[in-house]
Amino acid sequence: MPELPEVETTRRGIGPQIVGREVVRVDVYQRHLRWPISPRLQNELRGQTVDALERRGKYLLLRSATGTLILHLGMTGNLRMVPATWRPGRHDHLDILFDSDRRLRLNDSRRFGAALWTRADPLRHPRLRHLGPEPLAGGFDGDHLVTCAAGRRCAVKSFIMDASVVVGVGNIYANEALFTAGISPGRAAGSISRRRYSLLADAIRKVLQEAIAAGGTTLRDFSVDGRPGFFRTELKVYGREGDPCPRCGNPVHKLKIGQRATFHCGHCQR
DNA sequence: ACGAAGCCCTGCAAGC
DNA sequence: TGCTTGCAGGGCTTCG
Repeated sequence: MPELPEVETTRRGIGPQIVGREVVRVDVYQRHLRWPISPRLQNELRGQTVDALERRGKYLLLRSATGTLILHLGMTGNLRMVPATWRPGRHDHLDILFDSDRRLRLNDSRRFGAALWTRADPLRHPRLRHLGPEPLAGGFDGDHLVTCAAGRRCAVKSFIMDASVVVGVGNIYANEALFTAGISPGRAAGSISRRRYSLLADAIRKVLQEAIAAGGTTLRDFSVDGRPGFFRTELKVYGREGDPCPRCGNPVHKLKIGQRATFHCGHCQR
């Protein structure tokens, strides 16, 4: 459940069900996620009211008066609201039981996700402190990308997936945005013009917004597993090796950049 | 500072 | 059918 649109969809689905609610108990079934879950979480969050559920990049911030629970879903994590009586199943690691008689349940088979408890300002937490701008807020545009890219020779695809440049652009949407902007994914980040970076910034926003809209309709109720497929039919190049490019008809090529699967049209993307 | 590679972990599909 | 291999939407850490 990884990329920004899925995280935002989760936030919108879960937020209204927990904000203003009191935490009755925190159950930890598996402490060993990417980092161990702090033993303080259970005592310090119990009895607290949830003040807000916010998102920063792909992190969710569950705020209370005593501290903030920073959640990351990694590659396979998902959050669901379940009835209080439901027993934990395979790969359920953390439950937060609310006075609404519902549980917020974290499931993550690969355990690449995280649940970090902090009493301090979560935006200054070591994991969040260096994050770049939100792509869907002000402060993200072609000028920002040009400035960050100056002198950098890494592939532009790796560059836009760097969370210190801009948050929330994962592998799928990096591929899609570069296709939309007509930029070849392997091109050196520092060699791209301001005009083309402006197109790329627009493409990133467009792709993410469309995905949020699609996720918002498909995943509105969280009763089932919440896994995609859902936006897949709308993907132009990701996962479409050999298929005709939707713009020119030439086959979509697959390669690896930075160890990640990369899809592009050699004719439309330069 | 930057960039590439390794690694964390499980599940699944493809290939033999 | 059963085994092995590679791959998966993230991102931290290490190394050169």
